[in-house]
Amino acid sequence: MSKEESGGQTPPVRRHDDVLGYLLKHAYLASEEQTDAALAELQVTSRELGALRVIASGEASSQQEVAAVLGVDRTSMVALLDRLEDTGIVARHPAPQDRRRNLIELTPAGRELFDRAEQVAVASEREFVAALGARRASELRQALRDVLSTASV
Amino acid sequence: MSKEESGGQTPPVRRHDDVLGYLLKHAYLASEEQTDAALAELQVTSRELGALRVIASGEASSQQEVAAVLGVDRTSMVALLDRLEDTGIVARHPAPQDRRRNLIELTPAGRELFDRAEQVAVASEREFVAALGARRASELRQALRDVLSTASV
DNA sequence: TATTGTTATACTCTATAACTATA
DNA sequence: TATAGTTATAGAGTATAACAATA
Repeated sequence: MSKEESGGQTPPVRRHDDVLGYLLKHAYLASEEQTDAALAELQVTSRELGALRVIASGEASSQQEVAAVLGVDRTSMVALLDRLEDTGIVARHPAPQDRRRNLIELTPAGRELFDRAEQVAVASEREFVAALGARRASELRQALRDVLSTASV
Repeated sequence: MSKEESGGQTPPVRRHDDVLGYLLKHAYLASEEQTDAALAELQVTSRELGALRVIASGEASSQQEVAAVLGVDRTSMVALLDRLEDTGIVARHPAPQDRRRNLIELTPAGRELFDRAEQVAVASEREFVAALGARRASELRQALRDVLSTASV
């Protein structure tokens, strides 16, 4: 006996904005759009800032490590770093112990740009979650971290 | 006087996974990947299911309304609905009062597919947020809704 | 004139495969 | 043989512009 035949108790169809995937996708898109708009005056994208952050924090030193930390393919890193190198924001140096690897460093100008861009990004994020207040914003971040640490196993 | 000259108190660089944009992007990607894997046996994608849901819920009736509710361009809707129509999941009919508009309906087979796919998607979501427990999962959803309702103004 | 759906086209992000230089 | 970076290429997903049918 189908659900429809068992007394007309078909559950109502979920609305699109009750779906977690929808909420995550559009929160991501809105967040990136807002941050990119704020970063535009510095002529850097949130994608580029993500790579700069991984380099500045010491989480990665070679191209491939940057790509791995950010979860993208190493081939996607080439064009991104090409532009950052052409504009004098990063420098590539062959690693002394293994000349296949490119060590990526922020130039002094790149470090200045990063510091300013990161301030802009932090302010943009804070504005993005302003409706939540500090505690719920922190809980949101932690929930996403928890979900990711189990999903990415 | 720059921050570096004021006593060496440069704030530590944020780690990449403390950045809300990173967390949202990768939570979105992981969620979609998991749902798409679960839906593969039904030969429907989470993107298609999103359109079917908007049609099934009555939130939209024409192609352009479906696109607007989902926040994509109307031109992106054409190929997606082409496939769903070719496989007998939806039907397009010109609206009697305005023959420019295409009313989109689920076929009986489409409605069956939608009901099964939605069950699969709900189960996939539940698994995705299993680490949070019911209350934090609900709070996550609400936080994303709150953030989106202020961001999309 | 304006709007719906459509097509053609292009751009971004991503990934796969093959190449090079090094190990 | 294997690995880091690179190049060429292709596939999604998205958007803009122009067109046909209809209002």
